[in-house]
Amino acid sequence: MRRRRQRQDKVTLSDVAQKAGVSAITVSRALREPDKVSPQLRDAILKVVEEMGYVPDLAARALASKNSGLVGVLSPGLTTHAFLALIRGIEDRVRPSDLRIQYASSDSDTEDQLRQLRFFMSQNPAGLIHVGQTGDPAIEDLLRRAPCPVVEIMDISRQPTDMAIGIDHRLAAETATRHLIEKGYRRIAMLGGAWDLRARRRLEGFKAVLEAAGLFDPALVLSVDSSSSVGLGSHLLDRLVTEAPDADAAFCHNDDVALGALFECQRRGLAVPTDFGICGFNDLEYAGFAFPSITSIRVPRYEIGYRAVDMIIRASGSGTYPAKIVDLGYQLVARGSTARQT
Amino acid sequence: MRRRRQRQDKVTLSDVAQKAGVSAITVSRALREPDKVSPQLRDAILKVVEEMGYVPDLAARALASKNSGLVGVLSPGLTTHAFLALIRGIEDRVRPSDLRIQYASSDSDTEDQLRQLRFFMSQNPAGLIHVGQTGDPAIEDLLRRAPCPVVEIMDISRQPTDMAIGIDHRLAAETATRHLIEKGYRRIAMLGGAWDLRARRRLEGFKAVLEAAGLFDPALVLSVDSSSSVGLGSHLLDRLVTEAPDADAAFCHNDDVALGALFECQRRGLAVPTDFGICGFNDLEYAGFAFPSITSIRVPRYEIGYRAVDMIIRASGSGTYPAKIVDLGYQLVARGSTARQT
DNA sequence: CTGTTAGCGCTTTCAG
DNA sequence: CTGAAAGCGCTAACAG
Repeated sequence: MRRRRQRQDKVTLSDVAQKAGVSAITVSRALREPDKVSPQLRDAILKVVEEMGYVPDLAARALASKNSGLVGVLSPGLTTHAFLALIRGIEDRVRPSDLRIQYASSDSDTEDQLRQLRFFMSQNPAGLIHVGQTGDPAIEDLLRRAPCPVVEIMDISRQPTDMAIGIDHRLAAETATRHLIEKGYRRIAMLGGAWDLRARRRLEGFKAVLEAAGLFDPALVLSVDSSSSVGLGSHLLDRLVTEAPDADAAFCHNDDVALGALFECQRRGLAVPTDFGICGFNDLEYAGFAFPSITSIRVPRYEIGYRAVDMIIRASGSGTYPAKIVDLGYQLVARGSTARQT
Repeated sequence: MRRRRQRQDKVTLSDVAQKAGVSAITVSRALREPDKVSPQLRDAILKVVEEMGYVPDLAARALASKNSGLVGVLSPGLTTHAFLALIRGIEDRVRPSDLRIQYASSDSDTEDQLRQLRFFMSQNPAGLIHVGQTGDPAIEDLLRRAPCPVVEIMDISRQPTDMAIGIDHRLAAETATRHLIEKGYRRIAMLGGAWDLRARRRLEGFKAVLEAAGLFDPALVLSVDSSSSVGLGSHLLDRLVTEAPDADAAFCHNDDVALGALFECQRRGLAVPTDFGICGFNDLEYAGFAFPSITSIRVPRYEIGYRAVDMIIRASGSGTYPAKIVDLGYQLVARGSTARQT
């Protein structure tokens, strides 16, 4: 049983100043702009700071300086493997700056995204990174009103509020689909989860390529409105085999779905890639280790995160927010799951 | 190119008050404690708030009220599948409260954790949730000093600063190991990543059970100091087969490692579970869908998150922070990967 | 139920 | 290089 630290415990800037025999503002400077304080005074002050265990109050700082230094990252389903690299990129770029990151994981639900966005707005953010573009007008409107640069990441097929960085999901899907055709698959399905913006773009690309080849069949597009997972992949492959026994390949919403599909094939004795080809999306770490290894589309996630923060930093300098779209490109990684002899 | 919203754009409480013909505090109350304002006035005020697009300034609020309402969640590697359910639990409990959550993903590195902790401290947090117990004294010290309740989650084998909720990882490992023995495996390996606290506890349990059975062999404990992943599982199984060809089962650091081991077995034609048994940890979604499905230890992650927040809320009411350890228990989920006929 | 008065802890001027 | 004064936007505490 530990007692609550009382309010008077809190060490403030003036406490430190008093003990160090200087004014508060000098302590403040010693902490934030060491160059502007004489070395000896600075050292003395920092020593007192250490001794007293002074911790700056960010709320007070934000209020006085009108600068929270906070960058909000809003994403539905923050916690998927796909975000690991993204977050690493973000943090690596933030570390040497004086910004700080706050993540919010919203539901893909519009109402929840609005809630989280308003919450960020309440904190005078220095920037906003938005992942889950839905095209919802209320969200767009709120983003446009944001008094800070906004970077929409992952997909760049949409005109962004300010800036966007990522890849063109439609083109990526076209590449994947073309690959499956080249490998000799003809009855190609698309297995997916909820149709968010990126998924819709991919469907467009998928459809366009198959139609051009005279191979598109809407009955081969299967999805359910739930989040993508291994279980979903398993389930959808099951449905596919029942509804369209002649299907011979699947372009999956992501690698989890692809993995589920792969397992289900194994369970049914469907040989991958001979009887059935599988292509995932994202190129997560495990894709290369699966057996057979899974063909996927590699997305430069680390770089997207890193550069998104970079764009915010640059935009903060100027007084305006440049309209800008950065295409980082994707890469097809052909592996065992589509390595059929042609 | 969008112009920066100017400072004077910002609508403040008094702007709203003025337009509504009341005082600032009344607007403040209408927003936070609607009951204390007459219905008609309240409606009028809320209408003006809406019209003017007023957004409260959380920094000012936190400063004035000495209450940030912020709960910090610090975890190394926030972004693993294992955290999905945890975060859902946290958010579900937070939603109806007036708290807000801020996640920080630290490296498992002590220095980085300290950095992030100090950062939380700078914000007068209402509570702290800590995942990556390392037993590091500097971190413990900082947590002890925190002027708010602290809940350490996932493992409960350690005396916490205030409170802890989770499972006993040592016991869980004992159960898993016993299961492998019961299934007739005798040369049981342990495959792991970095030896964080939880992993060490599991090793203890693993070792204790095998020693009691006269089966422990240190040569079968393989790990590398890198984060656990499918690739690692694959790699470690490869090493295991080389160094100890007679090994016949593995208790893995988590399901990712188990999956990697499973793939590697398939690649080598090692039949699972007949030739080799595999047990994972966490019981992630995909464990049940793999082929063969993967035996694992189910950890009540959603509930841990939900109740951790709950503990903070309750502790905030009282003036003291109860020393408390909550054991939520785990469950062995026996599946195909260890289903050897005995 | 509503308003007045004082700050919260820090930083921004503007002077020395 | 250092300091004094003022105030960021909001809410506690007390009045009415």
